[in-house]
Amino acid sequence: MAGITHEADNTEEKIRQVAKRLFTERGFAGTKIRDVAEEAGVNIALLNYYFRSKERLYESILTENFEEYAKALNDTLNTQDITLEERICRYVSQLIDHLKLTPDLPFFIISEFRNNSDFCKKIASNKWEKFDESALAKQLTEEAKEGKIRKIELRHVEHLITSPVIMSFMAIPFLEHIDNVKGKDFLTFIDEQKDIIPEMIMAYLKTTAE
Amino acid sequence: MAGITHEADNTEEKIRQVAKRLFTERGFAGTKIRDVAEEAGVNIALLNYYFRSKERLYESILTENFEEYAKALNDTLNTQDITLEERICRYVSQLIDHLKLTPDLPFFIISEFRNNSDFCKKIASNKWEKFDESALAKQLTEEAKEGKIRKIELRHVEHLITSPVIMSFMAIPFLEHIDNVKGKDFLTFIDEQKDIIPEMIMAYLKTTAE
DNA sequence: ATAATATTTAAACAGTTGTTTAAAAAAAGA
DNA sequence: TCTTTTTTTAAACAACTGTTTAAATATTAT
Repeated sequence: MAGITHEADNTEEKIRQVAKRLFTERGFAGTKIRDVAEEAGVNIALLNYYFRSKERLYESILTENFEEYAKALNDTLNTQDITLEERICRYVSQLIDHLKLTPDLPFFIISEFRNNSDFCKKIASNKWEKFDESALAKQLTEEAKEGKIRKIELRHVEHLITSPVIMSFMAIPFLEHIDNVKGKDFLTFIDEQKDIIPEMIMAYLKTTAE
Repeated sequence: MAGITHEADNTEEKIRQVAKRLFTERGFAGTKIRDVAEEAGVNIALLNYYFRSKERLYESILTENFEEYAKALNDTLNTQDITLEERICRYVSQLIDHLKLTPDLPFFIISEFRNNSDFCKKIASNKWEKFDESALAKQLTEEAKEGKIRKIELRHVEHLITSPVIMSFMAIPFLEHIDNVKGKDFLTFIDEQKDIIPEMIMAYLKTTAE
């Protein structure tokens, strides 16, 4: 894995890169500043020199990760003027491709909200675009009003679309062992969801409720 | 939350109960044996007296949690002779009701598979009934062969059924803040999934693939 | 009752971890 | 060059954490 990220020219950036990787993988309690220092090839004192404390360093990484994650979820909601099915397709597809680049992010965010919820709430407050106000949500409401699709609470649609994707990434080590889905298999598995999830949602939305 | 679990008469059991709660909530690195001792109202030395080490105590909790979680997932797969839709309904419903009693379990299991995968693999090996061999899986295969439902890989069905449920429980602190789903709202939200998920799966399965 | 065993306690130990200090080395400015 | 500032280092500090010890207390068996 080492070598993928660009070599940072300055010490501060090198520390931040290593810290980000380790904090994201191992969480706050599981990450030791001596490990960060060693992997970055610098003296431990430099971590405090540049970032004042472990907690400050962590908070800056946490903020960065939150922004990335919010971006992954938000960026795809308001694309061009397209059909509902197409919009859902692109949402799923873009979310999957985004998370492929940062597969540890969903677990990190969920994990931190459990351990560190006050701080998370503070920095998360402005980051999340309301799903309710997205073009996708408006389209759902509109088409339900016209009788084209069934009525359903928006939070359920949001959850049904995102949770299989997010859960796939969070459960990678689990899938590898229990279902023997690993490496290239996982990529196949997750890419197949690009078709399945939108089809499933649309099949459900087109069904009239009893 | 205190007081829900029965007061243990003997010290060993009291330690185990507190340890289970804390380990499940905070993970291995986040749980301090002094916290366990204090909450159990015993001397720290007793933890080592009864369990030899923090790691041994942890492993016994981990095993217990794995068994509970496997039980939650397995128990509901092989019920009586019922229709496919009914079977999926009961599977979802029982899974949800089971996880309501142990809402921290999904996160714990996923978390431990990430941090501690070798040990998890060792103790998880015999615990999981293969979904492929369940009555639900056989019914899916059978009805697909008869052309009643579309053909789909079993692992996808398993994933689509379980992931929204499991994700709901893992994301509780997240949902509380971002979507303002909390307390009784969460119970409503999760119970609504008992109807939605089976309906959605069935709508999808009944659709013929393009 | 007495001895043997099991349980509990306070205290100390050794290793780890985040942090600080004071001096050295490097870089920048005059 | 010489001074000042910035960066880096080795070492020590203090708090924390898992573990052990040896003595005290309670329980059980004879």
